[in-house]
Amino acid sequence: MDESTELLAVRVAELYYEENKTQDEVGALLGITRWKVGRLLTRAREVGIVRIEIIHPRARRLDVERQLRERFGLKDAVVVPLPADDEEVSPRVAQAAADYLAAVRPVPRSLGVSWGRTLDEVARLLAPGWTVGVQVVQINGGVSLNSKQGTAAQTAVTIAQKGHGQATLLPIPAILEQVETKRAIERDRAVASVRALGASASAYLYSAGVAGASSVHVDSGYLTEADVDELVAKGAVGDVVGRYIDSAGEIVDTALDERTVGIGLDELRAAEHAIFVVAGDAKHDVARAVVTSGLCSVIVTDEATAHALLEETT
Amino acid sequence: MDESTELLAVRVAELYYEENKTQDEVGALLGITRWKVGRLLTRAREVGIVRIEIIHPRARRLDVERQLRERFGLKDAVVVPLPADDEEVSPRVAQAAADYLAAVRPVPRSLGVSWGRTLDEVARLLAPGWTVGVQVVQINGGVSLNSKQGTAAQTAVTIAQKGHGQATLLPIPAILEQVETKRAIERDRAVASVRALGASASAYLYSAGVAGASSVHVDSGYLTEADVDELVAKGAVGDVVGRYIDSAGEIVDTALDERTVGIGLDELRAAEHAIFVVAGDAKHDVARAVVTSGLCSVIVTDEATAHALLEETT
DNA sequence: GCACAATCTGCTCATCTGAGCAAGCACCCC
DNA sequence: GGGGTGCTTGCTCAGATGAGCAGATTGTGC
Repeated sequence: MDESTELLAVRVAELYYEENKTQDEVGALLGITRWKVGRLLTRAREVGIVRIEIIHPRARRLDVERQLRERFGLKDAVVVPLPADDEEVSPRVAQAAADYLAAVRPVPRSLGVSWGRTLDEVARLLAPGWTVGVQVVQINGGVSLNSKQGTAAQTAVTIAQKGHGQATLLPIPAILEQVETKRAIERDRAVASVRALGASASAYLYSAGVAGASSVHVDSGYLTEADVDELVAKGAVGDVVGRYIDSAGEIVDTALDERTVGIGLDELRAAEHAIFVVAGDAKHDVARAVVTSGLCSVIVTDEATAHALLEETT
Repeated sequence: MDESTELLAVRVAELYYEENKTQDEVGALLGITRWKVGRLLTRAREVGIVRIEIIHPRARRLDVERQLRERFGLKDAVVVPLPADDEEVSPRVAQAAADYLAAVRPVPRSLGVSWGRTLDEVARLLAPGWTVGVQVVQINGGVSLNSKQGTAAQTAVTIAQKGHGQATLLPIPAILEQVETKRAIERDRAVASVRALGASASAYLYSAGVAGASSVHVDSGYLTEADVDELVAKGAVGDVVGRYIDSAGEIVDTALDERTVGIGLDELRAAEHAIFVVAGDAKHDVARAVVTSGLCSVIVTDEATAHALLEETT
């Protein structure tokens, strides 16, 4: 578009968008036909002279969502625009996840949830009465070795309460020290029934952790920093429902995995609704692993993460 | 607009503006009628959920312009949006003034110009061939006591050259030391004819200076800092074509004014096209004086100045 | 509980707008 | 100069849209 056309386009855009004149009037005013006015407006929008923005905390990036769906064969994707303030990213994503959950159709009768800071936020932001009579099941062992004890349970309970339903907890350690102990525990009737309930949930909601010193597993004492370093050395990018995966979405350390209580990755992969919530730049790698390996059917994330996933040169 | 309506509006806006669906389609998708969709869009625009911006260096603020015209009874007003960079303000305003000048109809046969940094910029940015055969006349005495000598002439000459016309200069001091000298000079045939030419110009283009130590008059030696301080004490807010005025647009110091060479303020007030160019926060006060006292019929300025003028609680 | 006002809703209709098309035009290569 | 080739222009026409209206709904004060 050359200089003078551009100037004309600006003039046209002003009269049309700011003065609310019709294309006809603008044309008459500037001595051009209304078709030319229409075309100039189209170009002005394309070129970026005219920018139309939707400014709202709950706004989404539908174009990016479509790309994600197509690229990774997802059932759905929710992408929230990046707020000006970094601090705002995770609340926005959590809010979006809460909104999404409340809008899932058919309404999930039972919901399998993992736990963590992200999910906790989702639970907090969920609208009271988001559904009626939901059965919430914890799908992986909860933290119980340290002070934050109870957060895992809290998340599930909050989601259940707000959905006028009830929560079924899995109040056992996330990772056990001996494979035998784990097997023994899983044979326990109570535990087994919770596992069964979890396995048959009509939807799953979970997040992912980054493999690093700040991992909840280190924080809560299940793993040492050295353990995590080793996992990273073996290619771990993060954990999903307590299980560490590499960039291909494969279990990194089968021995460790054998000691981990909770739903298996294959069960997630087979699920109808596996809603994955991730926010923040640190989680780009895990997010990519999850998405490319088909661990989720729905992703809820922020724009930066979405772009990181799409920029892949695959 | 309550929470849920707002959310709906966002959803509607996204589908309509980002996904380019028709209002009908959006309605079908969200289970509402197309009229409701239309109304939600209107509201979303009003409330600011949807913002339509025109991003271009030559863009203008037509709504503000209208307010200025109505409020001060101006024939016309040009307001440019504030660029992100403060440095950019005066070039933008100058560009707008140049554009405006080139577009004035009927085309001015003779143009009276003052001088200064602003006008110099306008001259530089004026498009070559902006008109044909214009007669440019300097309307107030030029700087001639210091190194910047010649800028005043330069401005007029540039404007004339680019308009394929010729410039008539007023190569005498802006302010003389004795009233008698001033009177004598004005009686000079050559000078008188220039003054007459200036008085009969079909349009005027000028700016204003701020009364302060940084004034061109101090800079060029016509006045001392003490002189200016005294003027300020008497209520001066700035100068227009070399004449210091107070906030009411009245001459502050008649004795000084008597020694000032050039067009009189009343001649400006009576002019058909008196185009006043001002940019920058420092000039809000002078701008207000000029505009409220009817010294100009057209103002070209930046958004901040325009708002300052309008915010007046009059 | 009732009447009134204010708002909201779905509608008709006139107007506005974009898709698609054929003619017009500039540019380019021979 | 001739004959493409690709872009621009003005047009038709169908579909999209907003103004204005009457009935429905909600809220409010008595």
